[in-house]
Amino acid sequence: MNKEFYKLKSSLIKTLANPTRLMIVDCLRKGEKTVSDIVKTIQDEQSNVSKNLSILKNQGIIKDRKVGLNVYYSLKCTCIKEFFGCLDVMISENLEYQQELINNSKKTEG
Amino acid sequence: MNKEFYKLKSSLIKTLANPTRLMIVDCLRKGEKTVSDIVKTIQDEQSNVSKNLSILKNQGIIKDRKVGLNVYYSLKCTCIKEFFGCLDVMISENLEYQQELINNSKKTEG
DNA sequence: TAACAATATGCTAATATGACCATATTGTCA
DNA sequence: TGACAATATGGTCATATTAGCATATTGTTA
Repeated sequence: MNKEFYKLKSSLIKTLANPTRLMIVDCLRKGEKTVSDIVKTIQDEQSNVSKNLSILKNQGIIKDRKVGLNVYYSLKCTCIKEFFGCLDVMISENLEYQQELINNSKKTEG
Repeated sequence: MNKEFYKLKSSLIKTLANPTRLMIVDCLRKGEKTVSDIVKTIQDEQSNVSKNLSILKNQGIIKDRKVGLNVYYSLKCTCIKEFFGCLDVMISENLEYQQELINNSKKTEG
């Protein structure tokens, strides 16, 4: 197995493994937005949003476009939908699993 | 936006943002495997593999089954395919993008 | 050019993560 | 039960990541 390839892949995933960046990406799924739009939507510090935008951009996940004072950001890749689709399935299955664990422990308690 | 939800989501993604764990998941896509099978395939320390298997299991990404001395691990979620599909698209697009950057810098150099 | 608005960057301390090694646990079989 | 094989866990140190703050940069308009 080619470890370098997996390192590359994991660094891409790492970029998405951050709540602020996930919120940004989710926000951009609705279309192109300026930095201040995003700041308002996700209610975070401007400097934080800006920093995380540049991290996402460096990983090639989003792109930008300057118009006067504003910078418009948008998703580069539409397949992000499938990415999140799988995550949502995993999360809901995981919740069911944890629910089962709770139920089973209740059974053995009594 | 519900920050707690994004934290949950990012912790799930974080679990996959590690080369060793990615190798394990990829290895398990071919079917159920014992710990020592995985150790051989990905050529890592047994203790590392074991630890990362338990991290994947705790996040509900894989499941296990004990048979005598052996523990068989397998993927819980088949949608992982879509997850990786999107990543692969992003990686190849990113490579193209970086290639462009290199080409453009060559143009302006001359 | 001064004042302002939008965005980006540098620094820092707290926290999280990783690999590695030694060792523990669990199960089998003679 | 003792020896062994498969797997899991604990401790540790180096490194990575994060948010928050202050400040810098860039662009506009009067």
